Amino acid sequence: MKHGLTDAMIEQVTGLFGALGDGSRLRILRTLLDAKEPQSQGAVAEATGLSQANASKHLACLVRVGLVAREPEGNTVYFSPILPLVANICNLVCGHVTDRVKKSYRALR
Amino acid sequence: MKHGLTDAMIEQVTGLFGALGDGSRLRILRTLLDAKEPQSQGAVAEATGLSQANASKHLACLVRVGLVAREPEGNTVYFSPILPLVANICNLVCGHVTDRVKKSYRALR
DNA sequence: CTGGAATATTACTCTTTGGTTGTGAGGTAA
DNA sequence: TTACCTCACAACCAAAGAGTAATATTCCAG
Repeated sequence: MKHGLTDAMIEQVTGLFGALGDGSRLRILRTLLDAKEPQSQGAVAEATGLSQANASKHLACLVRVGLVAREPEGNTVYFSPILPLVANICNLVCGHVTDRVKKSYRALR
Repeated sequence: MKHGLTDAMIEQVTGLFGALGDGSRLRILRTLLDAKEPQSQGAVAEATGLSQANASKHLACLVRVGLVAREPEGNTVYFSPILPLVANICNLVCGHVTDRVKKSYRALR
C-alpha cells in the first residue's frame, strides 16, 4: 500500500496527530487504556490530576478526532479508547522512542 | 505487548506527535516519501511552497524527533524519511481516516 | 581572494491553544 | 419542588508556535 497522503487527508491527519501531541491528552489516553471499563469524566479528571473543565475539553478533542468513544448514561458520560487504533499507535511509537533512547545510550559509551 | 506508556516516555511521544501534527511538516514528509532519493532543503522548499527559513525550521524539527535523516554533502544538506516508521504511521493513520470518512458517508444515506 | 549559492539563526509578529474561573444545562434523588 | 451531581460552554490569560525578513555562516567556483 502506498502512503496515499492526499491533500484532502492532511487536514484530518494533522487533527489526529495534533490531538496526540499533548501530554495531558496522552495521559488521559493512558488511563483509559489501563482501565478495563469505560471511565466517567470525573474519574479521568481525578486520575490525571486535570481540572474538570480541562478534562472535558481534552476528552471532547479526543472524541472529535475519533480516538475515544463517548457514551452518555443517565447523568454521567463514559469514555473508552477506540481499539485497536490506539494500541497500534502506542506500540509503534513506544518502540521507536525506546529504540532512539537505546541508540543514544550506546552512543555515549 | 502492553502499551508501556511511562511518564518518562510521554515527553518524547508528544514531541513526535507534535511534529506530525502540522500540515507543513506533513507535506514535507510526503514530498520526501514521494521522492526516491534524498532531497536538498531547497528542493523541499520549492516542492512544498515554503520559504527557505521556514523549511529549514520544519526540517530541523523533523530531524530532532527522529522522523527524517540529515546528511550534509558539501554545501547542501540532503534529507530523507526514516523508513519504515514513517510508512507505518502513514498506513495506520490513513487507514483510520479513510475508515472514518467512509463511516460518516454511509451514515448520511 | 571574491562572488555567489545553500543553509542556519535571530528577532519579530500573529495566531493558536492549554489552562483557569465562572456559569449554565441536564439528570437524579430526597 | 429543592438540592445536588456531572458535564458542557463561555470568556479570559499566558505560553507556545508558525511564518516572515534580515542577517550570519559555510562551502564551492572562478
